[in-house]
Amino acid sequence: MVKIATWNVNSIKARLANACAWLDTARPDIVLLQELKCQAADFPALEFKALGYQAAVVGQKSYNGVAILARDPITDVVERLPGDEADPQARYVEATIAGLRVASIYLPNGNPVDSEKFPYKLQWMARLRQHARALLASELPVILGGDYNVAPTNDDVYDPAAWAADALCRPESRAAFRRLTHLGLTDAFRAYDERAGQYSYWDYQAGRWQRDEGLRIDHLLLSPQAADRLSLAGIDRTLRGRDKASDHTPVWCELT
DNA sequence: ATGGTTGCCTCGCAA
Repeated sequence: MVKIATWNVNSIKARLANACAWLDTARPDIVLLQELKCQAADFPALEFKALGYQAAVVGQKSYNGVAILARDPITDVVERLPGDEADPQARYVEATIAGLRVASIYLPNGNPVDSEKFPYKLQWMARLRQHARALLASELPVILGGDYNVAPTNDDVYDPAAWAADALCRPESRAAFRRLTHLGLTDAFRAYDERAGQYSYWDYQAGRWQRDEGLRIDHLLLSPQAADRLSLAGIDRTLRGRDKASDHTPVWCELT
């Protein structure tokens, strides 16, 4: 049994105490982290090592940053998404752990949609799709997890009308997400829970958490060889209710 | 209500 979780921490340094407490109780084998907001040299690797985790880190000052934590050895690390060597943003890390090919993804937010940020998001999604094709061709069990910054359907949004024009919900973003999943990737959470209103992110502002007004934008996408082994999945809402919480909460799955 | 909050390490930007 392998438990894999993805969590946008919104600064790993600000979230270190919460993260360590969570690792101690949830005990995931593999953790995909996003929005570290620090350089790799400042990542608290020693604290995680003390809890039994190795780390592969792609950092960036102030913004972005992704990592993979794992109890088993991490090998064959890839530190950028193929398709644009000039892209300086730290949004992708991929590695092999216990025979699984795993990626931690921080997909661009894309707002405001009338800026260059929205076409960057869509281009990034096209690059991800092309790379996913290559990963699927390997026929390894592959897990592409992270903050996709896409709410796939209106069931994943507390107020679809209010969010219709947002980059997280725009038809172009949803179409690009479908083009990715239609390659043959399984949304691990949706394999176990078809209910509307199951969120992974709640804005800090306007009491969104207290009103349970959120979006489901953090996903674990599984290749067929990984999906064959899927035995459970869920969203751990408890982290969002803690003091000093991230605005995201962990999404997890278990493979046999 | 064009509001509100958090984190960066600056007096604005990103989410």
